[in-house]
Amino acid sequence: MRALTEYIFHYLCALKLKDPDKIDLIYKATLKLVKDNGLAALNMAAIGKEAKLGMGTIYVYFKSKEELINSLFHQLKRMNTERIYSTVTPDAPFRVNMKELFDNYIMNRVDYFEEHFFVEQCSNSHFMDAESRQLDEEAFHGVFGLLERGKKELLVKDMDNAILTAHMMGSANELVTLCMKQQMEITKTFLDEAFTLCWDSIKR
Amino acid sequence: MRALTEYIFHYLCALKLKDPDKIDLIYKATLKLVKDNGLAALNMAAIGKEAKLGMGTIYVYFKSKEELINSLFHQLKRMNTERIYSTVTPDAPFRVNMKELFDNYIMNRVDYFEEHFFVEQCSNSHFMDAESRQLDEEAFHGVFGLLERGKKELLVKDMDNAILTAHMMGSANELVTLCMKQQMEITKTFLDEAFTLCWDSIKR
Amino acid sequence: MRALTEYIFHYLCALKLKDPDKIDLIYKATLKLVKDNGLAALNMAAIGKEAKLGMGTIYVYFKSKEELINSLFHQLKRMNTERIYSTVTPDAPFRVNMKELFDNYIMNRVDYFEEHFFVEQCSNSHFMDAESRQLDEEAFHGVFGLLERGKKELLVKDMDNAILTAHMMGSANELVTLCMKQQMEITKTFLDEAFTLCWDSIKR
Amino acid sequence: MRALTEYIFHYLCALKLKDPDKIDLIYKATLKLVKDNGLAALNMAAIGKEAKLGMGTIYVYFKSKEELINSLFHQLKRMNTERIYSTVTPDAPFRVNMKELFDNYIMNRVDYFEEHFFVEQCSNSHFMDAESRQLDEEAFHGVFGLLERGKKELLVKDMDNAILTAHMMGSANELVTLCMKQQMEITKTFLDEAFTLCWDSIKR
DNA sequence: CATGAATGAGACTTCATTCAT
DNA sequence: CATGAATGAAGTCTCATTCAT
Repeated sequence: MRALTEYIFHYLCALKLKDPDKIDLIYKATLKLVKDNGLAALNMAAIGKEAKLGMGTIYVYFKSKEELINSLFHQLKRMNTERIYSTVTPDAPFRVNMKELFDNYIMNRVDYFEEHFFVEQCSNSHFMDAESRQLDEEAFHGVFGLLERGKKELLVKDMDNAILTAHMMGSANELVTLCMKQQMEITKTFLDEAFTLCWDSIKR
Repeated sequence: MRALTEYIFHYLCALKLKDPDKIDLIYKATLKLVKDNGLAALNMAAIGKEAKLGMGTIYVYFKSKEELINSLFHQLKRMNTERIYSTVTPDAPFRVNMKELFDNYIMNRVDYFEEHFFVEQCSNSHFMDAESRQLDEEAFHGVFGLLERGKKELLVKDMDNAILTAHMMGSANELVTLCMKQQMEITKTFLDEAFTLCWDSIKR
Repeated sequence: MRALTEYIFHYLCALKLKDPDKIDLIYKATLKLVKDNGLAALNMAAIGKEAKLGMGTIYVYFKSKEELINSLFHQLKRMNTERIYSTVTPDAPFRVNMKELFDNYIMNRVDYFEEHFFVEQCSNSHFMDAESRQLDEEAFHGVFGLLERGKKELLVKDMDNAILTAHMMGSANELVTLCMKQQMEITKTFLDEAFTLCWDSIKR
Repeated sequence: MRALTEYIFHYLCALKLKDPDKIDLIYKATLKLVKDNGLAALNMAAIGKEAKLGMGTIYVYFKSKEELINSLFHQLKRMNTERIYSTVTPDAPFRVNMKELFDNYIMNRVDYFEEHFFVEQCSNSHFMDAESRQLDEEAFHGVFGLLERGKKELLVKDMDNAILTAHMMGSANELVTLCMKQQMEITKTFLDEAFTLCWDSIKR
């Protein structure tokens, strides 16, 4: 029924709408290609081929290669932050929250490896526009509030939030890199050990 | 006439062999250009101009752009490892050695920012040849021995060295990135705080 | 379902045939765009947008971009000739006719600047088809008859009509260009002076 | 001997100079292609092929297609003005100078048809940069001085120089166009008749 | 050995035209 | 008939590499 209505609607309005799925196809193709060959080897013809679209079609949805890259970059940053904080239990004890966040952060980097690889390749690349360059690691800032609570509960060292956060995130990032290189699976033990290291460092 | 001119030429140029200084000029120019514009924007004409050499001269010393980049990459990796371990006091107590190493590592990333930036841009780029890709983080491995000693002295947690090292190096890297972004100067206090975090995490 | 929707569609659209107004909309849009950006920058998408029509609609009325341009070119040439000769007083004395024609010609180029600009941009362009290339300046030929009369009345030099006409029209064209460049208004004095020059040259 | 010296010089200085002849080759190729196919059909690959140069070579001498076109445009305007005034007899009587100038102007348009065709195709095209657009018809202005003298000698009507000049040049341009279309040869008679028309119009 | 002009493959982008709706 | 998303050929331009000098 839906289809019929749309059919009639299109005839009457002679409308042909941009297909939002195409954007996703283009994004997917871009991520795969960057994962396989790196950002510097990315080219529009390959994206078209990979997405099974004409090369020109990409330009219906994006003004330029640069815009496509920046647009995807923004989208990934946004979704990343959402995912990390989405499953944190409200009102749980501080250490429980911290552990949830830490596990989320790590699993997120593993499960969305392609996406993080793209983001890293883009950072500092000449493709980044002014806005993208300023896109602070929001995920970074989100943890500040939690740390403040930890300090109030006398659980966390009285150090600058930026330093505490950088320490933990740097640790988490490098640990994930290690796992990926060695094609290690992320076990509960690994997550617990990694968190122990972080907890022991920040705890008062 | 051809013979004559070649004769004159060879006479004048006699004994002037490949000039090792030129390689340095080329390396320096490359590092500066990548720092300023990113690896993807690097091109041979610009390197020649920056190094005040003809573009063709670069091909006397390097077979191709790829070889130049990989060659510089190797050299930086080698020198980096050397620098980090060079000033560590032999036979000092474990914690003293650890602190020295940690401080060296951080200061090294700050003082040789251009070099590290280049290395990061290269990693995962399509320029890296097979050998470069395998170039393990030697600096990474060097700390393993020290950690073993720490474990024997019952000072360090009984965890996998790779995990302990990744934790500390990831932390250090991210902390340096934080400083560079905020154009913060590296104070003694900062180094001490950063080390405290690491020490508390690995100590038994 | 296809059949159903087509049935509905045809019912609703019944009797709605090609709309001649649309052709005018397309012509208007084309003239404006060429005036603003030049013929070489003209594109079908822009015409559709300017005419507030879908790009595909243009292809209902014109087989191709080339046909559109040639069609408009022909139409403008035809209307131009009509306008110039439309208001010439029959049976007036020769010099009166000549003056009327001259004034008409000049005012026509000024009032229909957009149209003449388009014609000039098209002439010699690769868009012109064989027929358009041959479209002789009819306005040019129309004056031949009048000059013949002038010669019979012993008012006009005994020169080739083509030369006399080219002289006058070239003069008129360049004078209008001068006015447009300097955004000069066309005064009666200007028209009289311009005609004086032409008259003095052709008069016996 | 010259060649030998240059040979040695090149060896010693390792210099390879841009070849000024290449610019001429590129200009020539451009003029031919525009004459044959019009400005809008001009493309860089064709220029390279016509000039028997690699397409990239054009970009050694010109930053872009636009720069090439504007550069050639300027050069043609400059050379055109030079040619027109170069052969005018100093201190000849006014009418003699006028005739010389007129004949030069016409013959110049005929002999350098390709060049004038290019200039006309460029005028009002979207290729013209700000400077080119302002490039007033210098040839136009040059005649002003002569007309002033004519007025002082009471030979020329007391009209605005711009109007008098536009009248004559417009006439000359259109007459040449007429000849070219009809593949008429420019005879002395033709030049004399054409000048008679102009002289009669401007003379007091 | 040193140079940089010359080259053309390959990248990005535009746009006339088609076609499903 | 009306629409505009989709397409890919063709255009502009870049740049790693070569080679005559």
